Order: sequence, then structure tokens, then C-alpha cells
Amino acid sequence: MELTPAIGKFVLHWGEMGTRWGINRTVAQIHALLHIAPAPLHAEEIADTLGVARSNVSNSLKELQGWGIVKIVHVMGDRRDHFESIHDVWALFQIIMDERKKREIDPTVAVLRECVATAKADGEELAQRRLGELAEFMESMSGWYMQVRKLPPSGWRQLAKMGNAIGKLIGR
Amino acid sequence: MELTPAIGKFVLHWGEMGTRWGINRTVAQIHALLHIAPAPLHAEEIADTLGVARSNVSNSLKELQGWGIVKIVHVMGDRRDHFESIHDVWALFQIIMDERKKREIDPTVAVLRECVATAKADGEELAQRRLGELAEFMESMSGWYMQVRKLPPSGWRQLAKMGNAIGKLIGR
DNA sequence: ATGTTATTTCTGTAATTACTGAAATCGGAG
DNA sequence: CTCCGATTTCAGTAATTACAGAAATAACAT
Repeated sequence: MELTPAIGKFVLHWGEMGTRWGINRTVAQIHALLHIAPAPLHAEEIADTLGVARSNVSNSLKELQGWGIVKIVHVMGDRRDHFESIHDVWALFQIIMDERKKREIDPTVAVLRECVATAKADGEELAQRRLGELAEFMESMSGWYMQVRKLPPSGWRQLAKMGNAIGKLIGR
Repeated sequence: MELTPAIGKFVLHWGEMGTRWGINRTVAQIHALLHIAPAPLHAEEIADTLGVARSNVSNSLKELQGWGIVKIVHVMGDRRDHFESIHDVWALFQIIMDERKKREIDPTVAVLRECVATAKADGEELAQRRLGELAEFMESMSGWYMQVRKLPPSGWRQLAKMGNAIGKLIGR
């Protein structure tokens, strides 16, 4: 797998973006590489292409598999594992959203609810209100996302184009 | 400003969440503290409450002001700057989204477009297609967000409740 | 079984990022 | 201008995170 100028630039940028969103740089780079790869790659190929240690690739791939955006595939006559990422960007986005919701949003809402309960018990009215509002907001966003996520990609696309119409529908 | 159990728990959790989304822990903690504070706080009060250095607070507050979610306010008869955060969660969310779009999404789309152009010039058809799809997806999401962001908070809330209706409207 | 290659785990190190405390700067008040 | 409190800057240090390379394990072929 050779790094052409276009691909190299993309991989580097994607890596940087990763760091800004709490994703390890190498993990993001590998994801980028697999995303544009014409065929599944094996670990050593990735290590060579990106110039990182084999072990680093191994761990990063585990991470990506944990997120569910990279799968192992096998190639006839080759004992090595090959890796492939989801190429459908809408599906990719959905998986990442689902995962972040599960790992971060849901637990946060749970903690907020606990805090609200404690605040109530301790008679801290203001804290109770503020934290309650925050919890409600997050649940509201979550709930909305859970609705839209069921739509097929085409539905999402339509939704994206409907911004104006929705504004009118609601009657701002 | 004393840290009650409820508030302490919230501040700690918010700090952790920050790290997962690429926000410095202290920055996130200060934001959390200001979010539930009954009145604007001055820097030293924040430093004492969270047990971090005064300079750390100063820099973190600059960061939060850069994001536009914390403002300086002045208190009669007090020379010190006091800090207040936006308490409306919907407004807060919108500001953060706007900022991340400006700082990360838009530049990424720009880079993707450049990569597509390069890929095209170099005759890399697959890369061109994949990167093009990614760029289009991100622009599509951006555009959609730009539409909805104009709605008043009440509109957002309605939108959140409309998930089902929208599904039917689109006719999945 | 033994050898061979692929993969993972683990430990030490490197790099990065966050933080502190001191020093410098700022900005009014007298 | 000089003083004094508030704030910021900066340089050194601490803590965290990412990484490489070695060692261990696994998976298969012979």
C-alpha cells in the first residue's frame, strides 16, 4: 500500500482530527488508511505504510474493532488477518454515534440523575435545577437521535435537505 | 464556593467527559463549576475550590472565553474579574457545535476537497470517490445543522419530539 | 511432535500535554 | 509617579499518554 500525496495528506489530517476528538492519532490514521484502501490490508502492511511499530498497529486495530468500524477478513491462501473498514460514511457515522452515546452520553446522564437526587436530598435547589436541565437536555438529544438513527441513509439525506421545510413546519 | 457532594461529583465527571472529547480536564471542571455556581466567581475562588494553581485557572478561563461559553462580569466595589458561564443548555450546545464546526469540520472539508482534487489530477479514481463521499457527507451534515441551528430552542425541542413523524413523513 | 509465521502482551522509554510557582506585567488609586 | 492587588506569561516539572521492541503466545503446516 503506497501513500500517494492525496492519501498521505488525508491520513495525516484525519489523525490530527482524531486527537481533537479524543481519539489516538495512530488509531485515527489507521482508520483513514483502511477507509481509502482498495482492498483489506494486513497488519504489517499498515505498519510499513504508516511507519509505526507492528505492536502499535495491533493494539490500534483492536481499538477500532472494539468500536465496530473495522472487521477482520480472510484472504484465500494467506494465513494473515486482513482488515477492512466500513466504507459507507453514513453507516460509519451512525456506529460512532451509537458507540459514543453508549460510552459517554448515557453514563453521563446516569451520573447527572444521581447528582440531581443528591442535590434534592441535600436541599440544594439551584444545583438540582441546573443539573436537571442538563440531564433533560442530554436525554432529549439522545432520544431524538434514537429516532432518526432508524431512518435509512436516504432518509437522512432527505432530512438534511429539509432544514427549511422543518423550520416552516414548526412555525418559528 | 463550597463543593457539596452533588456538585463535586458533577464537576469530576464533567472533567472526565472533557478528556474524552479532547477538552482539557481542568478546563471542563471549571466550566462545570461555573455552570452550577449561583453567582459569578473570581479566579482565586475557582482555584481554591478545585485545588489547582491560580495560573492554571487563568489559562483555562482564557480557553473558555475563546470558546465563547464564559464571560467576564464585574461586581460593584470589587476590582477582580468575575466569571460567568452560559446557563441555557441549548444555547451552550449551539455555541460548542458552532465552534467545533468552525475549528474542525470546515477545515477538514477543505482538506478533503484538496485531496479529491489531487487524487483526480493523479488519476486515483478510488481515492477520489471515497474522499469525495466523505466530503459530501460532512457538508451534508454541516448544511443540515446550519438549518436547524437557526430554530429557537422551542423549535429544537419540538424537533426532538418529532422523530416518529419525520420517519413517516419521509416514508421509509 | 517441531518449525515457522502471525499476533498479542508487556515493559521500559519517548513524546506530549498539563500543571505549578515565580516573575513580569497590567491597571487603577492615591 | 508609586504602590498594591489582580492577572498573565513563562520556564521548569510532573503526569499522562503513546509508542517501540522484546518476549510470549497462538495458529497452523509438515
